[in-house]
Amino acid sequence: MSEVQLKDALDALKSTGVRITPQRHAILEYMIHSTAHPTADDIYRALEKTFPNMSVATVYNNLRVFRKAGLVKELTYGDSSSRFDFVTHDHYHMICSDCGKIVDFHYPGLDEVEHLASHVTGFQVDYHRLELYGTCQDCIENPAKAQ
Amino acid sequence: MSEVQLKDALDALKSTGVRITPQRHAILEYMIHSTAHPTADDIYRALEKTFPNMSVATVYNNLRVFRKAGLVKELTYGDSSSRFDFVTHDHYHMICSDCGKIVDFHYPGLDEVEHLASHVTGFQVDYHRLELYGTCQDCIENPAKAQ
DNA sequence: TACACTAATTATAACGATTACAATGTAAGA
DNA sequence: TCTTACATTGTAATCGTTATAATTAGTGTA
Repeated sequence: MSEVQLKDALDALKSTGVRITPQRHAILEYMIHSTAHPTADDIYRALEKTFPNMSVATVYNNLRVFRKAGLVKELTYGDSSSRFDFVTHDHYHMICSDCGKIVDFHYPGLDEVEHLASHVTGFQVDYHRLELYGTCQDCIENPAKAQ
Repeated sequence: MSEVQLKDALDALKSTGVRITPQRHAILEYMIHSTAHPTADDIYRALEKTFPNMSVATVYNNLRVFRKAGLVKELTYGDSSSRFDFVTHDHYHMICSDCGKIVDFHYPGLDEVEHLASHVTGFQVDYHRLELYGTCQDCIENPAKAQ
């Protein structure tokens, strides 16, 4: 099933005139198979075995290409590096304020919020981002190393 | 009315043992009166007339103090600097993808989402953050300088 | 009010994520 | 195969943010 996702993503890129390079293929594949929310550096380190000469700039460049194509979302937090998330179906993020763990969860229908906001602000709304912050069970049971 | 907010904020700080310095007073005052969502540098530049010797580190330090005290929220985006928002009552942000403008809007009751997420993930939920992205009317009418 | 204690501020250097740049390599259509 | 524009690479630069050490200044107490 992730094969289909990969093929769809590659087709989507091709149709907008983006060349398919081995690096792009590998980055996309990694993003799709990754259940975590990798940073650019995570991706770089995971792929440097297969692409010993790959530059970290390539990772950043292509993540930007994918983001512009709507294939990938960038999640930014205060201190550290951005995390990137392959866009599948709509889901939101539950984030642990202590250890930084991110868990996906699904919730239907925040379309209503988009409609209201569009009406009130006059914006044309494209998408939204919802994140919940709290403490995960591990950190509740073991409140040792808060950041 | 913003006088009351300022007094409340100062009292809240004092009660947690945080000293009230002129710089802190000024930063809080600026945050409360600002309708925009200033960056640390915005605040620094706005106050350097009154505090010619103030360091940018002071701004960052105090924004962190205020954030830990729950007086201020930090909004992070991809490229640029964080923006800071004095916490009043709950509101969300409508953000223009072209020009970066941020407009507040109100929407009630996303408590239900928090409950569901807590149940599904086992997290103890503290708060959430919702942001809508789109294009503002200015940029729709005048699609000149997209970033 | 003056003192002492401790926290806050300042100035600057360091850090780290991200991007710019120029040179080289390569995908893909003719 | 050839060509050309786009992609990659390696490195330097940028810029927001933080660490550090020395100095300054709140605030409770006498």
